Amino acid sequence: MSVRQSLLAILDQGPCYGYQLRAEFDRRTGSTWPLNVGQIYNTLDRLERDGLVAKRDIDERGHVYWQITDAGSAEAQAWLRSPVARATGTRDELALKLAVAATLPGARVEELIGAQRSESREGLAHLVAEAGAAPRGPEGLARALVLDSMIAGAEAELRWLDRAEERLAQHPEHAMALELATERPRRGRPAKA
Amino acid sequence: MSVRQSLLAILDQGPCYGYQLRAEFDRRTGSTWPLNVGQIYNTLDRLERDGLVAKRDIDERGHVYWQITDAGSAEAQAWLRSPVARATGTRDELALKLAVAATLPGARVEELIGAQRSESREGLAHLVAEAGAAPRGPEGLARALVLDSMIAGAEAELRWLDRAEERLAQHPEHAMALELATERPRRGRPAKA
DNA sequence: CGACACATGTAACACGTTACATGATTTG
DNA sequence: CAAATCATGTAACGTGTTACATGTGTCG
Repeated sequence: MSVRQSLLAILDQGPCYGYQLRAEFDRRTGSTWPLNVGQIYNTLDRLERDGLVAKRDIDERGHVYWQITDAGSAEAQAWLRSPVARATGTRDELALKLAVAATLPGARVEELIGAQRSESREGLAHLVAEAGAAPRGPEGLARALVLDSMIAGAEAELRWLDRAEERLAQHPEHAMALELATERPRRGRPAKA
Repeated sequence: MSVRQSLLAILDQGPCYGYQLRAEFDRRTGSTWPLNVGQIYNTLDRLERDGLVAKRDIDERGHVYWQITDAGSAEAQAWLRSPVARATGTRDELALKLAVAATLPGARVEELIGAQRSESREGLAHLVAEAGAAPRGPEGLARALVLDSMIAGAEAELRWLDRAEERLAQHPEHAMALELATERPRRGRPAKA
């Protein structure tokens, strides 16, 4: 939902045309997550379908401008005011993978943790280096904010990996075999045969 | 891709039927992210389409067992061995929102940060409480791992919010107006008119 | 009996992502 | 002229998610 909402928030500042919207999105996110142009038009169509934006007449220059509707403006502001709830709901791929790996008899979790640690450390170093060479001005600020977020995330990841290693060490038997179909007379759909 | 890969990894332990797969997934992730049963069958069909699993004959009990193929096994093991690359590519909704909010003239970033801080603090407290009352055994370990991950994430989020607040304070003019269409003769598609 | 857990599946949709087609205009 | 940029759009696909239909077996 992030792309959709971001575009809506930008359109709440005033009418834009598609190509312009991409530039705005990039500027305001420090060009961190480049957006395929096609997705803009795609998303605009969906926003129009939902009555959140409306297509305006074509510019004398040929630009197709889009304007936010009242409903769209309300949604944009609601989005900007509301915090994101991330703890619940959103599946974390790394935690998921590690938990699955830890409970699988065959998987070598220690190695996975090691590999992940290397990866995360490398990523962190890269991010720190990039954050050092940040430009000034509002666009630099946007980029700095995003980089800070990623740095904080990477650091947390590394700390968590240490913690996970400790836990696994204290917990010798973490593997779970597949639960076999119970021997007791089963319940549920029986064989058609 | 997480659900798909997880199911594949579980199937790499031996044949399972759909309903069983959900139970396995839940056990191994500490029941943190409940999975709609329908999605299992859905995903199994897609895995079959991709040649990673194969449908076997129906059990004498009526269970529809699925078996992993060689290609599937290879993919499962590759997934379990490889670290996740998260820094790049994955868009972070909170960072995105905050960056957009910070660069929008109308948005009140300070309030958003405050609201987010409350939300994150509350979530963190909830997570810590839950982590305290963790059961024993392998399933408890899985849950603990996932909770630790969420806790680390929430802590990082709070730290980052503080950092963001500092940055914004040092950076008085963070708002960016919409970039108007340049006055210079435009390039690109002209008006049809 | 009725409620609930077991069990399988289908259909539709959401968002995100990419590849492609098309065309004008500027610039080297 | 050729290449790059600006600009709009279409078509297809991927995963995740939910709602619904269907049916059996157990348990109180």
